[in-house]
Amino acid sequence: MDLIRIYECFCDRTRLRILHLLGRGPLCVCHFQEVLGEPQVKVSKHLAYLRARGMVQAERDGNWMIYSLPARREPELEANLKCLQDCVQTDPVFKRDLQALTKLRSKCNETGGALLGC
Amino acid sequence: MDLIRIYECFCDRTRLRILHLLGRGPLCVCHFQEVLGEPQVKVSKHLAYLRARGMVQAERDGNWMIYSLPARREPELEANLKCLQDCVQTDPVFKRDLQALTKLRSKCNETGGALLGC
DNA sequence: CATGAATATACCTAGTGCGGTATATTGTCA
DNA sequence: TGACAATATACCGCACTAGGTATATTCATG
Repeated sequence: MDLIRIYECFCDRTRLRILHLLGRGPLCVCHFQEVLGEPQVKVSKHLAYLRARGMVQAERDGNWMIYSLPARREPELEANLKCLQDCVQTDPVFKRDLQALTKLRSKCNETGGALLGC
Repeated sequence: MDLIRIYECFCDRTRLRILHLLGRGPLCVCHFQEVLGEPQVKVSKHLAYLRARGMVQAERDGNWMIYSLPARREPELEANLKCLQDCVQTDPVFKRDLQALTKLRSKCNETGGALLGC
């Protein structure tokens, strides 16, 4: 059943943080690296894991791979993503991730680049 | 983090079915066996797994062990249990489980026993 | 106390996940 | 075309999980 796959994707902290961030919009691998403070290979493998299970989409943009939540999401995925966002709201790690993301965005805006592969 | 543990518990079909049934009230091992159609050892091990992670409570009643959702649940657990109930509503397996549970209840009522260790 | 019912646990095996190191791939640009 | 940046993949080792078989535990009852 599909639900199982969703929960398998959800039972790793790094993947939860990735999905949480993707709730704010698409991101490329190097941005995950920076926000999460995790090595490239780890981020990349978790993204591949999520992608293989249909939890995220990827699109190439030059050197960058832009990851995003799938445009059309099954109701189960949508419900669980929403539940996730609710559950992590007060968690310090997830809050810091959002702050780091905001900082990254403003930095990219300064240099004129979009957040996608800046 | 706690959420991870919840999702680890959720990423097995048998455990999902157990948690789903427990949403309707406490049950003993043999009832799970009957409703799920799974061998005792499998049911028992999954219940032990859930119990070790605080997802269910157990209470002895003579020869029977009565399992139930914890009386006081963390908000994360509560939210995810609710999400689970919503997600499985249309799933044939989970629907059949509920039917089997209902049938079991009525059978127990006939023989005068409660559902707990009847 | 012996037996049987309900349940739990010990072991074993096969599969899988995760993290790390090293290396490959893919695209950009001079 | 060659070098470099961003990303992906191949392996490896370790830990954990799931299911099965066999056995242990715990309780009730004669």
